[in-house]
Amino acid sequence: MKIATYNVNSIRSRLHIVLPWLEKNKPDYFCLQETKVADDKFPVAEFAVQDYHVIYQGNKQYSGVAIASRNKLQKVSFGLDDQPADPERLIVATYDDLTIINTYVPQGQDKESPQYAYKLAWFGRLKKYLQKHLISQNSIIWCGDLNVAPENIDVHDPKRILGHVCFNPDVWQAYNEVKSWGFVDVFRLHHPNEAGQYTFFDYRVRDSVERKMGWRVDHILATKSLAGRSQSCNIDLASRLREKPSDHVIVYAEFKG
DNA sequence: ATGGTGGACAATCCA
Repeated sequence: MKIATYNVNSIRSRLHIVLPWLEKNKPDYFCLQETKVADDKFPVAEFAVQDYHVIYQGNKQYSGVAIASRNKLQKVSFGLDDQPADPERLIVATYDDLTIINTYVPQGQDKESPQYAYKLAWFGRLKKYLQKHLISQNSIIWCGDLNVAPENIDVHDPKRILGHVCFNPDVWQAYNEVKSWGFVDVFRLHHPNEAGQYTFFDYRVRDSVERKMGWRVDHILATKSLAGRSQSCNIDLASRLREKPSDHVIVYAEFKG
């Protein structure tokens, strides 16, 4: 089983990257974030040509999540239980014995903004959702743009970046609270202590890829039993070097069975 | 120390 995650920063502007990647790599599941498209304009047909069925929830300007898959979908829901519903940030989908939680975690703007408090609370709401609806002994993936770089080795300049909404003790605690429900960071499992492996390079930083000024904020986590079946997890830096790239890159993992 | 770019949409918001 192969799964990938990609913050596309507009699906309609990234089809030239997504479609060839699907054709070449044939993932079973492809999770997208920041699709930036209303549901009635989602490019369903372009995925169908490659035999991918797609589920999605979005709005015309911000956020939006989707999962493309070739497998039969058993069950799908969008958003957390409580209000505001925030449906365009979370898909929970079940395919056979696998459940995928695809999230676009709120970025948080800056530490003084209400959006940052909302972000921290959002992790707490997600943990409550897990406790209510899912069982950590099952095969579950949590992936997406989690807007957290978990450790010093996940950013290029930890001293300078410390205090950013994606890199500080509060956000680490909020993230780790969810992770401690039963998730393993599959990338770190296969690349322990390996620095300089990033999934996001800001458009606004000149030559950020060449200068390795990145962040590892896009993740694939798996429950323990499933992580035990993982064979690899890698970052496809080439997806940031294409023409008109997203500022994020594709992360993908393979599992036995 | 500020602003840089790119996406949505069509004046700004978001990252």
